Amino acid sequence: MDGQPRYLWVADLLRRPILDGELEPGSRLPSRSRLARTYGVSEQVSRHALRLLVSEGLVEARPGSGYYVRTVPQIHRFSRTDRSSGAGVDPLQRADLGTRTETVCGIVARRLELRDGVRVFRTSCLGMADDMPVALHTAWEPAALTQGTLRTPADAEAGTSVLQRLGAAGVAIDRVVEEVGVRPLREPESSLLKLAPGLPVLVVERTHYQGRRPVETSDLVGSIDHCRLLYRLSLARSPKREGR
Amino acid sequence: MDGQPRYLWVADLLRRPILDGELEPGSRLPSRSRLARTYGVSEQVSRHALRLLVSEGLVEARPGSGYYVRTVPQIHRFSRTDRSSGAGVDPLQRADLGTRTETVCGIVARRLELRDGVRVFRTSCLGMADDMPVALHTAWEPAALTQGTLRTPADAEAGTSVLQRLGAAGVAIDRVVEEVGVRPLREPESSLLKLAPGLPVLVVERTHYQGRRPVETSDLVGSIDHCRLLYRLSLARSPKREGR
DNA sequence: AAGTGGTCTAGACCACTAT
DNA sequence: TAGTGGTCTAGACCACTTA
Repeated sequence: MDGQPRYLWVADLLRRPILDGELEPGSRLPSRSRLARTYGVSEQVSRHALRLLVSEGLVEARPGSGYYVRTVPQIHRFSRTDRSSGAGVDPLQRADLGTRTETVCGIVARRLELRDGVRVFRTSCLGMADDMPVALHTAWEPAALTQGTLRTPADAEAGTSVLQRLGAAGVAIDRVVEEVGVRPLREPESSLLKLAPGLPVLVVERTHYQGRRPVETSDLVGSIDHCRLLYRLSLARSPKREGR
Repeated sequence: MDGQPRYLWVADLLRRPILDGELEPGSRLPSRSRLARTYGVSEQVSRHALRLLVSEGLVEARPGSGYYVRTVPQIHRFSRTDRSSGAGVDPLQRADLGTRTETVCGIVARRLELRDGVRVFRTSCLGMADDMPVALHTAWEPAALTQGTLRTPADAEAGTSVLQRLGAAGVAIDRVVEEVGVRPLREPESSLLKLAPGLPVLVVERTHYQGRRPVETSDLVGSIDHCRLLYRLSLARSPKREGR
């Protein structure tokens, strides 16, 4: 119990039975004052230990009630390799946030290989599960592609995939590139997802290409507790050739 | 400055100039006692604010010296769709951790569709950049596949891919499934990666199949600050059929 | 009404860095 | 040697949940 900070020692003592399943999900942990008395530390130390467990996702704090072992959250798997149906939040219920026309800014402009200031459609939707937001999908495409047709994101029937929609407008998408990473949640997203800004979230930056030309790009932002990405890759023919 | 906790208020005041680039990466922030005096809060409040920024990855604490705006970390992109070369940490320098024989446990057994207790080879390696560990790759395969041949993970020349190696042993891999997620770093991994246990890390669980039979499965664990995953998907033929 | 988590104050010591 | 971050103590008030 020495050399190591006391709050880590207390956290370890609590973490063990949680990971081993001795403390069932949903059960209450000792309160921070109780812990302090039990282990002979100050209340700040027990508080520090409990907040550490919260930040690790093992424990949930319910103000006024106590600390509880977290129930294993419902995991949603997003299959990234079937392009059969709807928008980017596929297995979930979709809550459309509409389409706006805007002039494209730095990063998105680069992904679409457009000059700054070109007009694009921005379309967003939330993926919902049990009436709770789980993932946010935001897509950008050059307005010039479909403007004036009935194939704009705003005109298309709900549930139409980009491939179908742009295909009908004469744009044959044949290549998709996805980049997956984790970053802190930013502000417009955090209020939509009802998560704290700064919380790490899983991000998929996807770009659709017709040959070398990018024709649509999107961000999928999802809670790391609830979201998994699934890729089914076929190696049917020869081993893939070198890319980069 | 009201309604909101003061530490969030202080954190916001610091976050703004960092994100806007007014505070250059590497520059020092005011110390916690200086901040406390400046904004008329207690030292615990300024400390809370600074630790929040640290947890968001914007700021780095150097004990005895101060808080510094973090230098943008080197990002490493792992291309998950070329299977051309070596082990699972491809663009990086590989540090082999060897191959062990072990009896398979719960989760890995399920992924390989084996009964508990079947013998498997476990092979690990670290991906290094600038002599710092960035990602950890651990692979499991049934020992029965290659035992007695010169195609075991231990016998193969370094830099041989699973596809090549098992292919030479008569196991033709034709399908790969990857599941991407984020979870807290656990103990054996954290000391190898020299990261704190509990820190969120990007995880790719990959399974190689010959037809319906899983023949190899692996975990790629990487720091969320340094790792991105790249998927290049070709839609050359008809839209992919429905899976799952 | 009692207990709880979230926040806050005003101090303190240690190991470390910078000078 | 002074300053810094990490840790720690011993209190406190508030809004909330629980009974």
